[in-house]
Amino acid sequence: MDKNNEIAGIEKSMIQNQNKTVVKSMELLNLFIDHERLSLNEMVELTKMPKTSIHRMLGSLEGMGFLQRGEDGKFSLGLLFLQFGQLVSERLDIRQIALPEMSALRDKVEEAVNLIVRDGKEAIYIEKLDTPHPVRLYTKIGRRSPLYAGACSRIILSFLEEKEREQYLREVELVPIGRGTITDRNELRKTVADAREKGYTISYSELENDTVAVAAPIFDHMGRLHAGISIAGPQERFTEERLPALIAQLTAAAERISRALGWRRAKRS
Amino acid sequence: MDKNNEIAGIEKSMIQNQNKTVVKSMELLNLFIDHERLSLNEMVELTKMPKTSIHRMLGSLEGMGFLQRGEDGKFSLGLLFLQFGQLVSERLDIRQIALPEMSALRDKVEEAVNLIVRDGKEAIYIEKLDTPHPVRLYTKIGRRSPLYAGACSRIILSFLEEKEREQYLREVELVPIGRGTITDRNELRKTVADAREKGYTISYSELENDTVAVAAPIFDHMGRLHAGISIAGPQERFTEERLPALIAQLTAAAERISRALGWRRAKRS
DNA sequence: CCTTTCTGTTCCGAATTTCGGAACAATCGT
DNA sequence: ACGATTGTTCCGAAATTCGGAACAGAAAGG
Repeated sequence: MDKNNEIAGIEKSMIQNQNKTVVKSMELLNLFIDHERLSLNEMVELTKMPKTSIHRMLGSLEGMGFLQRGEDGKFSLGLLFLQFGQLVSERLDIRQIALPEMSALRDKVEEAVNLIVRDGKEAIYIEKLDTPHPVRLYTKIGRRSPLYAGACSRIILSFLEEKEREQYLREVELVPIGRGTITDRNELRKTVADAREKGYTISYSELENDTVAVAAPIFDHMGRLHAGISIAGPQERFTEERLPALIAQLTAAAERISRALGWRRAKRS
Repeated sequence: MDKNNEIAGIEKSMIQNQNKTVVKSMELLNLFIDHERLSLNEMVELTKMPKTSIHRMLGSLEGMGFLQRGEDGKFSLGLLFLQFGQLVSERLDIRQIALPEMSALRDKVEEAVNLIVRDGKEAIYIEKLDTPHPVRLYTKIGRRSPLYAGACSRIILSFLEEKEREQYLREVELVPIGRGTITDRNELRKTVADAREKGYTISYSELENDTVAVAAPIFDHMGRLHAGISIAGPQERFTEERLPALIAQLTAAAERISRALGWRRAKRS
């Protein structure tokens, strides 16, 4: 159902210090992003690690509550994640501040509205309001996408500090995800520059086919990028004539949220 | 704001095999239940572990995404928990099934409705619908309470398999949490027996003062206890005259959910 | 009913890791 | 400029993990 699986993987390189066991344990946990339930031997096959090691680690992970084992012996993610997930969610104050604006925006444009923050080289959805028509679906909060793909991600990339942005643009590997994913480094550069200038960006089928998204940046009181907000929906509803209005309302909402965070003036690069 | 902190702690005893490092790391993570942000030295003080060890573990935890460090050097829970929390939440099919019934019930009685499952010796809230009046508050999903306290918890305890139930009743240590928490083993036994007989249980100020809750069990297709559902609210609104109606509607909803899970008949103990 | 196969668990010596005190570096506050 | 506090690195001793192999238990198959 989802095309972006391995995306959540953690960069193995660049890290020195680390407790090897803990990292390997993480590898096990990550398996559960794509697999709901796994047996010991399934994990052995997937990871190629020795059975004994996995067996030992599973013991730990279960003891800590990260995993739990069903009566058939298979493992699944533990309820502990509910608790911590909730904690993290509560502590993201940006969400509380942005929610009213997002809600108003959703009602005005009748399209899905997303709130995104950066997490390393990825963007992560921290709130999502769906269009009211379909059943209110607890969609992919927590979903990740690389910074180069999708309007929401790109707006974050575009307003990163120059140094970081340049390094990313130089080093990133552009893997296609949707039909419209930008895979040419120069094109990406141009789009990013355009986004910085205009204060918004548009994506066509970059993450999901036939889906269009418009995104704008949110700044904090230091004038730094804090989050991104986007409107997304099916291509048919995002016509040429409608776009200008959508963009106006989106950027207005983004500015109001920024101001609520203590932001003052547009910062000239 | 909350009185039950350390409750989420994991039983250190009874576990042999375990990777010591991983478990210690868990101790660090658990600090973040009560503390939003912590510096290295604060953790040293709280845990009494040697600074070097903590430093090393923090490196690992950060690398894995469990923790992230702000620009001031302090650590906080990583956004990774959002992703896994969401995954767990999505995969709890009981929630999807129960939600419509819970929503209907909430609208009928206009009180908060909770859905609870068991996790070891604790109960954990997996869904919560608040009464519509106050702002819809993203309350304590993921919150835990011991099985002996509160209607929701007790209903789960009451319908556990006899052997397990007896062992729990024998061994549990009854620590008071709210003004009405049952701390007498015999009284608890009586209340539990009563709950089994009647199919519901009521609590007065057991977890939170001046709060009343009524709870009923939900069974799966094997006739085993699968979850608990409760109505909770301030004492003033739970009058003697109103209770019978509340109980009737609650148990009816619980039965409908049980049937949706494939449950057939009442099981005579 | 016995055999085969597949899964999960235990054992144990060799080897890698962690452990943690102490020294060092980097900030901060005064 | 100085002391105090916090974060980081070093290193030998000690404890843990590692993983092959053997074992146990259940399910599948004849």
